Amino acid sequence: LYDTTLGDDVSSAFPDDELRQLLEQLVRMGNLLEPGATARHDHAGIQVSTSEVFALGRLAEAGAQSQQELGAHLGLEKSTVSRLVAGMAERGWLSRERQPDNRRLYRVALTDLGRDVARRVGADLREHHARLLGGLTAAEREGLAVGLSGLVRVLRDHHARRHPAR
Amino acid sequence: LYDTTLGDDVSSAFPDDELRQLLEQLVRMGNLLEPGATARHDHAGIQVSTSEVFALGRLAEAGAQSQQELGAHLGLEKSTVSRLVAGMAERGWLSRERQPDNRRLYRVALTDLGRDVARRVGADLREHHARLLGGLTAAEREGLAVGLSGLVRVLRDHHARRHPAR
DNA sequence: AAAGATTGAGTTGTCAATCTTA
DNA sequence: TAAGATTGACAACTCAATCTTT
Repeated sequence: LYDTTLGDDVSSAFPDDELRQLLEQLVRMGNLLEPGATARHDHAGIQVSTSEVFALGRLAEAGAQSQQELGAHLGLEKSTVSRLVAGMAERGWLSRERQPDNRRLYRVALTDLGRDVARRVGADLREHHARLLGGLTAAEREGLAVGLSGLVRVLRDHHARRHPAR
Repeated sequence: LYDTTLGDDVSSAFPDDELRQLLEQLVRMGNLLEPGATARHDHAGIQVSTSEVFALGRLAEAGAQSQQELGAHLGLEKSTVSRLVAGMAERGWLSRERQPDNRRLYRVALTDLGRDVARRVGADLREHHARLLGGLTAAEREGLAVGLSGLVRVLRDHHARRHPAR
């Protein structure tokens, strides 16, 4: 007796290893949180990329802003933002006007159409996330809330240390 | 005294919303778990892409296997695996031989050099993750372990439902 | 025909070089 | 010169079409 299955995990023993493995799986599945994050997908019948989803959300929330500001919030390079915003403007979702008092900056803002798209996409996204989170137990939800807030904090610090100018 | 920096985070109300926002931040920071996941980066002085890191890990753990098997485990398209493996073979990290009894399949396996690279990259990765996790409180680590395991499960189900044949 | 792997075209991102306005 | 935005070249994906072997 007394448990013969002692070394049930000889290879990589200590408990932190479980967390590490979870982290790796999370990275691997990262793109699954947003369905097909790499490509365009459908939200409420509208074809959008993941960055467009976040850009719509940010603009709806924070109002008109420069491309730099938008990029900083989205964690994207200014060049990426340039093309992203150009595409969204072409679809009529936002307007780009040079800021009068400093014509180096663009003032990017949602159009009426853009606000409508943002509303519908946002609702669909919230519904999608709610469905995912509904598959968790209460303990898992609580754990996630505590754990993720810590993880986001740590990652933000780490990122700030490596990209001080951003 | 007594901390005047009260309202540092008024944000938005009900608890589920907090989790949703965390999820969104996680998606946005996804690439930060692996430094610069989109491009090549450095592990122990070796230039690797994130997929190469995972491929090295999988091959070191599971031994020789087909490209399909590798792709299934990594969550990558067979076309991506084809190019990934071609690149790693060119660098001398793995061998590709047609499986004798069924020459449609490749048998992909680490070379001696590949095993060495896998060992060094793996050690560096573990160290990196340990450092990140070290920035969490004990409660956050416990919460993460519980919450992430649930999240990974839910995402896997969701993915399986959308891509039945993979 | 079906299964495994490859190739071609398109998307989203990066970094480095350039253009424009201050 | 510097700051904001754009353009060019390249990396890593995906999907669809094709090649090869069974």
